[in-house]
Amino acid sequence: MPTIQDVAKHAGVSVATVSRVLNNPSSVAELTRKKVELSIQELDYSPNILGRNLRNAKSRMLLVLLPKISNQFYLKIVEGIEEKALEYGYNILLCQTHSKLEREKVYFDLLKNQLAAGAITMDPTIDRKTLINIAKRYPFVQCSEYVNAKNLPYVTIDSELAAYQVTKYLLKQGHQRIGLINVSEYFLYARDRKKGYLRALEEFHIEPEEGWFYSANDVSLESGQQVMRSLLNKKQDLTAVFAVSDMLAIGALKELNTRGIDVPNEMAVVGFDKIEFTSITYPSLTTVAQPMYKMGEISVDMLIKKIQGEKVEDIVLEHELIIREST
Amino acid sequence: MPTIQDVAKHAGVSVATVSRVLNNPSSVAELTRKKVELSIQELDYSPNILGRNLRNAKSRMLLVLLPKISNQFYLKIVEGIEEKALEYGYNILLCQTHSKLEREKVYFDLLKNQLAAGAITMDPTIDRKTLINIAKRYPFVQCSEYVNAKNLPYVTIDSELAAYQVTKYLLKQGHQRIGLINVSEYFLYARDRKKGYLRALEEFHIEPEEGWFYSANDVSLESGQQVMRSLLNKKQDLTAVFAVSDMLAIGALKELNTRGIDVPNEMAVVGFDKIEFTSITYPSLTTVAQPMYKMGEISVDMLIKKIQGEKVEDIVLEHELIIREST
DNA sequence: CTGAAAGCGCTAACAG
DNA sequence: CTGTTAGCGCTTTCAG
Repeated sequence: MPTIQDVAKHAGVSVATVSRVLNNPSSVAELTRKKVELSIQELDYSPNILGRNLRNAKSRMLLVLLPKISNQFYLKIVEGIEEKALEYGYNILLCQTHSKLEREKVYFDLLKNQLAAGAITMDPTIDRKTLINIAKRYPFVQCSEYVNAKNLPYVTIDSELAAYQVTKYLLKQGHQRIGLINVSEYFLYARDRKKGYLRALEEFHIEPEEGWFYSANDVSLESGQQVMRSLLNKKQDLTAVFAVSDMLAIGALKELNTRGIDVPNEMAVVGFDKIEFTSITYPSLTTVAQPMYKMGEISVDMLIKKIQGEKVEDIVLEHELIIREST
Repeated sequence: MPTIQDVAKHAGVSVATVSRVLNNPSSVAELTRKKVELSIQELDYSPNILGRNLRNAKSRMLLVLLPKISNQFYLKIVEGIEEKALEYGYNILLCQTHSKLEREKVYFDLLKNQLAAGAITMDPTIDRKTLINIAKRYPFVQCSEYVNAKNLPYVTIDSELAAYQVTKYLLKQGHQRIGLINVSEYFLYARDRKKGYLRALEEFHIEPEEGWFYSANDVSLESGQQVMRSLLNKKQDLTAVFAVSDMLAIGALKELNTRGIDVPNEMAVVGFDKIEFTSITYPSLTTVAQPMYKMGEISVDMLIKKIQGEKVEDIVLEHELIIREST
């Protein structure tokens, strides 16, 4: 790689002039500029981002931290983020944390080192205190899953309410014994959705039994299938299940289909998120639509504001119950 | 962020010593080391990657360039890449190129600027000549889709053969009129799979008609559905279709289900890749399994070798025909 | 309008 | 074993 020095020498000017041509062309005489531009072309020079960022202490990259891209839920969010980021002239870097602290730390270091101008996280694993500290110094926004604290802005939906509504819908359909396929209650959305589910049951004076609760190891088709398997083996006479994620619901559906259990007549199933594949399952899946794309766009808006030093408010977006064939 | 200077001052040593503690601890006296480590802790210092890379001209990041994460095909590859990279002590950065040159260039710049030690690309858009030039200077490996040239190592499967086999399988099942749902023939795999399809037809003395060929705008469920729609509207009396990607096949399946067309009796469908969702479609999808995870692992092996200056050979992996209910 | 020079944070050669 | 110092590639005063 040629450096700015090489270009300067080749064009017979100083490095400062080359730098000016790069960053503020109008401050350089027409003739000099042409000369420099020609040299840049001939040498196929492109500025070294490290040197530049080191000096400027800023970059045009945004970090996007998510647990795993295998969860379709993040797809549309990332699309929204990318589109919006591009509008602002930023590029994004996708980072899988696997909800593991060590991995997350590597990416936070990128942020600390000015390799990225800011970060959007969809699943903060790091402890609350450290997170607050990081957010104090670096532009930082939470999307979907979040930690509630001052100065840690987030965009999300009302999970508790959505879960309440979807459970109530099942109850109104006449279901009396409704299972819950959840994930680790380490996650806020898991706790919230469980709360909503319980609130609906309570309203209908139904006391949930212990055998109604299931927890998946992770958010994947396979885990969904596995949970449904153990659920069926327990013979709890459930007539419906509410899975807190479409991935789990689709996995569950697969197990039901394999066993020849009729959905929705023998077992109704609802999911959460409205990922694309929910429309092609058999039967198509009733679910709660999250405004994923919009969430992505908004998190970028918020992040850019943060970068520019403005204040940003938390945002809670609307969800929507999508009723289809599985109920 | 505290710098190495701050740590040095705080510990009462020189920056060189701090640097040594960081990079070669055994070369520092026990006592001095402890002192420095304490200061590092107290100041919550972590080295600036930019400064380090700028100096070292190397990093521990690998770039992974793919068109879009929404194509499930890349999922398992990325998993394989990530697992293996971690073994070698590298982290990965996911970059979506959308098969667009401008975006790809941004990421190649990261490579040029030593922000990453090397790159794996799954879809080179850049022109052949430039690519060869880049590969001359920077560690670079192709996975799945590739450009055939010296010094541009790749790992892939034999697409032509796989397509030939799957088409032959359909022919043996008695299908006489088999449609092809392809993507732009700009892509090598599109050309290869078409070739294989044509070779099988020829072997059975079947002359394909013009109305048998369809091209999707991109690789997505929606495009698959759209193509199937126009295919059905054309009334070509096809009894089977071969889609060059599972995403397209699943989209096609959706359209068939919507119209109440019986699969496989009225229309057989085969896909390509064996992404996870092919097992939960209705009916489950016949497809060609690619060893995605392994491809990911191998590309990292190759890349690390490249980084270490060793020679690497191209690799063609085995595929497998997975027969399920859609045929 | 242009050049000289300092310095961003770090590592490595060189002295001691 | 430790400190001094040059320099990675770049931008930005400060002079001219």
